[in-house]
Amino acid sequence: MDKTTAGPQRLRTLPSWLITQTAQHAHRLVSERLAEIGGRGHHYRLLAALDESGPASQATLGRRSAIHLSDLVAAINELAEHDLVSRTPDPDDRRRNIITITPAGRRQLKKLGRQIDRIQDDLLAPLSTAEREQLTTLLERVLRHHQGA
Amino acid sequence: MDKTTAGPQRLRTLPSWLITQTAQHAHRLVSERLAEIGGRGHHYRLLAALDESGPASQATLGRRSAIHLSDLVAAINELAEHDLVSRTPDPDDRRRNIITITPAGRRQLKKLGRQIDRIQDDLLAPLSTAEREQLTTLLERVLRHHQGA
DNA sequence: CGAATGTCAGGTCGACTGACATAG
DNA sequence: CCTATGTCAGTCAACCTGACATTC
Repeated sequence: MDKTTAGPQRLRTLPSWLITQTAQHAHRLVSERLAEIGGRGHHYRLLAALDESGPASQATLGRRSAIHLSDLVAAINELAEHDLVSRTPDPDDRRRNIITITPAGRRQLKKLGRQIDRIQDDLLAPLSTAEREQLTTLLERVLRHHQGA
Repeated sequence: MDKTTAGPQRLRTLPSWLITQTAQHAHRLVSERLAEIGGRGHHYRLLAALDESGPASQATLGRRSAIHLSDLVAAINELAEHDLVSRTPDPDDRRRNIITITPAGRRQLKKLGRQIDRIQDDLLAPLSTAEREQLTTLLERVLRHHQGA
């Protein structure tokens, strides 16, 4: 890992740089720590979406979890292999699969969720609670602006 | 592009999610808009580092711009092809290449810089100047914490 | 018919790993 | 001998495109 004084001055205060660099650390933390307990990046998103809004077709799920349909197929295959979700044909619309979270899936979701919470803490370690909320709020607004709204 | 109400509730306020999602928009903006004027993601970082701290070996440059050595090779090849940088052997250490920014490189850097500034504006559109500074400061602190130092 | 759904093959970008030859 | 440097081949995760068959 390259330490030193990473990043030229010019970049050191450049929002797009700060955001992408921080995201990289966030991403690394998430994948490493989820991998430790047998999870992958997409799994949490998928399981959380399922747990929250109930069974759904893959198309709907993709929209809800912001995962591409193409990648969804693979992710759901993985989850299904471990019986964390089930994939059953929709009797009312034979194009569709209905994806449902299983009890084991719910257990894994909780496990992942706890790990995710710990990660947030490491990620934002240098910030106070108030500052974390500030950061969150600012990012929420930026995100909302860019995702269609 | 998937709009709707992207992101399950559970993720909507999750810092790691917010950061990576926002980074994605930032990344998309940067690559799209730099591509318009014949630039690539790494080029700006490289040219900025060179302009700021002067000629350097590839190893040093990699540290300064936070780009992997393996990727550096390709990026410098691209820049050298367009005569934006020159690659000359170091007489004092024959393992090394000294990379120098050319006048054309400086011109391109300015052009990219202007585009980058515009991008920041689009990226942070919903935030006031004070809020942008807040966000920047918070991210700087998080970043510094994670990149060694 | 047009539109939606699931699937697959593939491409891109950025970060990264491992191997290697050459030079210090 | 050990380390640094530059190069190359190739992996990986996320995101994305395009094609296709099936069903609505």
